[in-house]
Amino acid sequence: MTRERILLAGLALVDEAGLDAVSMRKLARRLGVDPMSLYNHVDGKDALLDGIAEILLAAIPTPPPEADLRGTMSSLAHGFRAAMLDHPRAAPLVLTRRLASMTALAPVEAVLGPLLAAGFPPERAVHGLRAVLAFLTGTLMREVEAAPTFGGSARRLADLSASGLPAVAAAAPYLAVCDHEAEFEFGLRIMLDALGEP
Amino acid sequence: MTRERILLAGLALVDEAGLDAVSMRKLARRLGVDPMSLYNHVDGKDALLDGIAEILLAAIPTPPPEADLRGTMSSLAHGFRAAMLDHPRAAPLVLTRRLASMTALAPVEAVLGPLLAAGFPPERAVHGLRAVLAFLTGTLMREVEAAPTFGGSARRLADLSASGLPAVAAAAPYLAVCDHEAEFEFGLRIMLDALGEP
DNA sequence: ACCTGAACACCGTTCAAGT
DNA sequence: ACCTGAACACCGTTCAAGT
Repeated sequence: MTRERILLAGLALVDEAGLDAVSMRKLARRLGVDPMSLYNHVDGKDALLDGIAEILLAAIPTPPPEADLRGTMSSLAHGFRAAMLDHPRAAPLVLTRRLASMTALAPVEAVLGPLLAAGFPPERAVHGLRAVLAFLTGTLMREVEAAPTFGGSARRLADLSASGLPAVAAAAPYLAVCDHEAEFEFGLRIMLDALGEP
Repeated sequence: MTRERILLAGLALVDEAGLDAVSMRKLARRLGVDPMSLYNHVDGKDALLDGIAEILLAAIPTPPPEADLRGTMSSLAHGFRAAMLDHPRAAPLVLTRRLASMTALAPVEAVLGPLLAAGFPPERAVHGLRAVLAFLTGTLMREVEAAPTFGGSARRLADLSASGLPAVAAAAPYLAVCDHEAEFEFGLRIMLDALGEP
């Protein structure tokens, strides 16, 4: 019984059964242990979920140091996306909770470092980081089925056409499908373009 | 006992006690009724939460018809934000669930209508809608304390300076505070600029 | 048609007892 | 130091019974 083993079993449980299905009791059952034993290594359910979120965050690779600024930013964004898509059912833990630990600060350092090194004033660097992060959070939440598509892939083409709303009906074929990858690249380009030069 | 009365009481409960505190039993207690009575008007807890989300969505005002395209888009975005900030603790219900009802489609119509009228091809209109929506979702989640700030307002300036991460420490004064309104306007301008002309 | 309450199968967590 | 299990105060929802 170690914290590590508990967190990994927790992640596996989320992957298999979804976030709603996670309970201390079920996790203990999976580990063949009394539910209360978990509390010796993890500070309650919330801390367990934070710990699982940190596993996802820690999987973001550091970009190659020889890349230029735009390449670095883009590779961090893609690494973030890949880490979330590796565990789509756990991703909302990262996208939805405020993590307090150092692990959560590492990606910030990875973004801010190159921006400052390139000559961005700290205030603008933080501003840019926040705008990009808002977009990433939003698209990934949608991609991972945790955010509204507002008439997105879940809905039937026929329903949209028959909605009685003229613009919705006219755009129905495009509302009914969503190429997440294309949406991601499209939005990321906008954000990185907007970042500009120092 | 009507569905309407139940949903409004549910929203009031969320406003006062937060999402985690909502339970069918507590809501029934607040209404002076047996928990099971609620099931005669609402299809279970999930439907209750969907219904509350729809109350927020319905509060977005229709933009004045004489506005130009950019004005219309901007006013819808601001209306969306205002509706969420009116009920910050309930906002994650809108930002985080996929609503299936017609109410959820009305805002889509409100955005798509002007875009198509201005001559945008449907595919590009949907593309633009999705990018803007991703950004809105992300910023509002953060604003409403449901999304990561990654070293944002929750964290102490001193912690950031002492983190041992050089870029984080250098930008600490800006990471420690977040002007949500300014971030919102900054990002919205980027997205609306990127939308371009038909 | 609507309300009721007992019952079922769950929760997270505290606490006292064990090794 | 770690594990255990009984206990407490909750959940959402089913179902049979009432009016």
